Amino acid sequence: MRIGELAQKSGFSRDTIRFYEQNGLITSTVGDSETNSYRNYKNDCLVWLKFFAGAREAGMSVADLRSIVEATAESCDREVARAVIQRKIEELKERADQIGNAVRFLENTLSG
Amino acid sequence: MRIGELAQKSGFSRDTIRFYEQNGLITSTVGDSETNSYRNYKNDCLVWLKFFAGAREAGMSVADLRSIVEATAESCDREVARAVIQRKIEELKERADQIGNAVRFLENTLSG
DNA sequence: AAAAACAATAGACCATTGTCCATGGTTGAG
DNA sequence: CTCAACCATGGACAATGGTCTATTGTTTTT
Repeated sequence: MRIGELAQKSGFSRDTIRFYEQNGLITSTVGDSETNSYRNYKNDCLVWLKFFAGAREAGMSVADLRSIVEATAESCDREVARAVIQRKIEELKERADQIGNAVRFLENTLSG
Repeated sequence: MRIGELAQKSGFSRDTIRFYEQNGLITSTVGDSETNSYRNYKNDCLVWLKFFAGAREAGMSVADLRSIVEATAESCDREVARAVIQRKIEELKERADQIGNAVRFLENTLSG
């Protein structure tokens, strides 16, 4: 699909999609048209983008996402990949703990 | 206490403390010395800073923190304050949900 | 054919969240 | 007294995550 369709389906702007692509979060290929240089995005990209939307809200950085994308690439050693992903999961859980603390603190200001 | 002590006790750098102060997260008073203009921070500041440390890790912005600080001020209407804090709690819970989703996604890439 | 919508690329621009530096004055230890 | 450590203020600088604009070319619609 082309960038416009991907934008519409993912909810990200074209600019943001290009920004993510520049940062290695997704990849596209140049179509085989002789007349234009429009890029082609696979459904894969859409899947990733949907994950990115939630992941960004969860507080993950673009660099985090990149390392995840790279880890899940075929070329990446399975052991290394597992370690990277595990690390990210732990970071997320730590953040969840901090959220729990913050919520308790705020609830206290309400009742206290 | 002076900024150095506050920095040491809170774990934030002097610069960050000044930055937070400029952004209305904490306040200090000018001491009553005739010879210097050193600022004085109350224990209150330390309590806030300790909360900020976790809250920032939880993904709250400085603007978020500011609205919380303002809401808990004496001068703020209790009803308004409650609404602000409730809102922040909900945002945190949403973020926690997103974290849950991201964790599940990542765990899937490990097992799947 | 002409206009509207879409695309690629590159670079400028913006807010956020700090950090670092320069300057100049103060305090405390030795 | 002097030197190190501290403080205040202000401004520069940097990374992150986008967004906007300009330019140029393509496709689609009318």
